[in-house]
Amino acid sequence: MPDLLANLNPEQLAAVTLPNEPALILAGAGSGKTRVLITRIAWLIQQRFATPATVLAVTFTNKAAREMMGRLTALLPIDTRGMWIGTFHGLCNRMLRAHHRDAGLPATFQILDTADQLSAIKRLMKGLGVDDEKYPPKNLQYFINNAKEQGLRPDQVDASDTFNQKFVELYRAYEQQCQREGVVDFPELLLRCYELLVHHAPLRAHYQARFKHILVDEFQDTNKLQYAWLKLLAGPSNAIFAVGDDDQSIYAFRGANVGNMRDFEREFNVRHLIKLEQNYRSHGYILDAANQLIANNARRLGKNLRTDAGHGEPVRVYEAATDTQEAAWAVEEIRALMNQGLARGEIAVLYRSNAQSRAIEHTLVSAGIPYRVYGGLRFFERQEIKHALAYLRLIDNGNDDTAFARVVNFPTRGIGARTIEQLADAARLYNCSMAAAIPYVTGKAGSSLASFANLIAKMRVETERMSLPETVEYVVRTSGLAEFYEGEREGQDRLENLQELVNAATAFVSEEGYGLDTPARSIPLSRGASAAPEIGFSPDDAGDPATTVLDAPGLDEPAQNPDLMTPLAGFLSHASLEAGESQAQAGEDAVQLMTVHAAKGLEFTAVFITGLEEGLFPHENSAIEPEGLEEERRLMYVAITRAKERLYLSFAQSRMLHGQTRYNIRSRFFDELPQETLKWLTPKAEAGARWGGRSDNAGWGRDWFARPDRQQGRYGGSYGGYAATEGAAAALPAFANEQREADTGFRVGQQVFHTKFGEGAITALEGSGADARAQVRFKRHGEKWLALAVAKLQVVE
DNA sequence: TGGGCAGAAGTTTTT
DNA sequence: CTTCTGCCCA
Repeated sequence: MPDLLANLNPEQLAAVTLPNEPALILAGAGSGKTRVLITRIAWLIQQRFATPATVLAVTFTNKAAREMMGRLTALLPIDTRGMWIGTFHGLCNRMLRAHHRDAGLPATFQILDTADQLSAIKRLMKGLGVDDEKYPPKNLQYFINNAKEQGLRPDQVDASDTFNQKFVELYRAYEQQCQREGVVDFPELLLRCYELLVHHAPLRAHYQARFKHILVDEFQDTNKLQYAWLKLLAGPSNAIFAVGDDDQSIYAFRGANVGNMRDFEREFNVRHLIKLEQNYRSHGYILDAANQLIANNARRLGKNLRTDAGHGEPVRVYEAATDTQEAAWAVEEIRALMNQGLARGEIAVLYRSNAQSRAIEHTLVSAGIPYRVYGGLRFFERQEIKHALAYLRLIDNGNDDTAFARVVNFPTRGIGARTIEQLADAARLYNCSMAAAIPYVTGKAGSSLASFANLIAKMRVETERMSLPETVEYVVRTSGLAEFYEGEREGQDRLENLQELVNAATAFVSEEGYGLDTPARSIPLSRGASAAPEIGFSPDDAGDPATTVLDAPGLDEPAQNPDLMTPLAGFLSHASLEAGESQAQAGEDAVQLMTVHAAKGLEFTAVFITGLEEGLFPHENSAIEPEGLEEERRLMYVAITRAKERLYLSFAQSRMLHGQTRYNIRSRFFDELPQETLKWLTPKAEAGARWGGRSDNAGWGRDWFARPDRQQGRYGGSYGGYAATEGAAAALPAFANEQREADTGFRVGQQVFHTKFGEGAITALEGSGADARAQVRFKRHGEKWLALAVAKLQVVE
């Protein structure tokens, strides 16, 4: 029996061996968080406190789920088939597939990814004749997803103003459309699953009886709905073991609610709060920097990282004249590090926003250094892949209009916009899917539509007994996609990707344990039957609730076996829920370029944090959020704690952005770091002497400014008082007198609408032209300063 | 039906 | 400056 507990430090040991009661593990960066989570599961099972079937472990990314699964099976010989380890969305999908009838969904419901959802919304709005200038589809998408993440259906959303009323009305219509088409978007997966458990007491009781041990990774990233779902599963008696770090909460902008940690502590009456503060990653100075920086944040649960490693090297700071020069310097340093024997893959260049990668990429290319940029187009998001998947979806579910609209005329088969419009009208008239409305379209248009319908029908018949990979290959060929790309000049890559899709199907079938010959659209009998003793681990299993539920009366069939998913449905879910790796670039051993967000969870021997300038990092836009600056600081904290041995911080006096040269001052974060850990490679200029005092009001984003002699900027500076000295700064004339009283079209007291913050009233105006700003008191978001050139306020009649 | 062009917009991102 | 979107024309 392996000694799971060897080499754990006292805090880790305490966490791993806690009794089965609610627990919150505050795990600092590099403190062995994942290890604790995995060892905890293994220990529970080894000690017979749990069987694999009574454990539910949830993560945010597929990557994390895979890692957990992999490391767990390496620790203990567990049959993972019966385990519920996955992402929130993956687990909810699994549950909804199993109980689709109770959830009010067809067995073949399809999942819309973000892009699919947007096109569904556009189609809806077009059909209803809604002005998409006044109601931008993207805003409606945000509105819908936001509502769902708050657990709100259309009739529960506050619709006090006319704008919201329209959105609510569209939300309702969107839901009807999705329901008719048998499609489900990402937040819907969670909300449906949540409602399923709320409304079906036997199901709820079943899962509550089953999942005695609920473990949550990255708890600080959960949103309200996810937390509610967890609470429901936990019920009155199950324990949640939550692991997270409030200091690494960097996803508030997409709904993450750090407050869940406090709520959890309170609502579950958490008695076990364990802090993992021993850091195994970074040298001392780097941790000192991180600790002191994050101490500037107010609402923290409180935590300080420590290390047994020595101070290590100081944090190197570099001030460049321009972004180009910053890149040149960084690449020189990288070269030096490589010469010292450091692997390229151990070097990362981090930045706040993607646009910043360009300058560094350029320099790396000319230096001939292989690099890899994270982010970008991913496998299942490629055009040709989405097309192929659309055919597969249509075979599975003919009502899926999103899939239908995507490929009805791709490859082109003489079905133009006119015809599609006719069809859409008919579909609306008869309240049916586009496919079902085909017989109602007459004439030539009708016959070309009919032949498309025949094509799909033929595919459906001929793939009846095919395995999943065969089906995919067949569809790629029969749809005409392969032929189309063969004829394209640059279709070679796309053809290869389509072949890769067939390979992905093969891999999926084998990894998921389907028989290679299992027909893609039939329920895998072998799986259904053999999966019954889901645990197969110890003699105790006989009494396990997971086993008994299969025969439990009162539950809807064929739901009980959670794995009752056809290979095709499984594969389509997989394609939607896991977009795949972003395109691999350059060689294996390449310098790593990514945003700070993308770097979370990773570590490198040497890290460059670039573009540390006011307006960029912290980003100007975060000034409008009440807690924006604190999140930026947490982001900086995440960035710093990626470094193991060497950390570089750099900024540039001027930077090309959006075709304009911007002049920024160095980030305030420099002033929040312990100065004794910093080693300035360029002379340190005193911020005060150099730039004049800094205003500390709400609109701190204005601390940077565009060069007035160019004056094209939306942000043209009208602030005087900057003491010009050297270089770029010398180009700054005093500019304060130029302020004119140009009419902004707004007045104090006016009611306005902002797409993100909703309704509010103007309480003050200042500046003019491109620089004009308004202070608005929003009903729900408090007072904010908004740049009129940016904010696009609409006057409410 | 598709290409060409003008105009807009441009933090962060997973599912 | 670049990238994407939507529109118009041949």
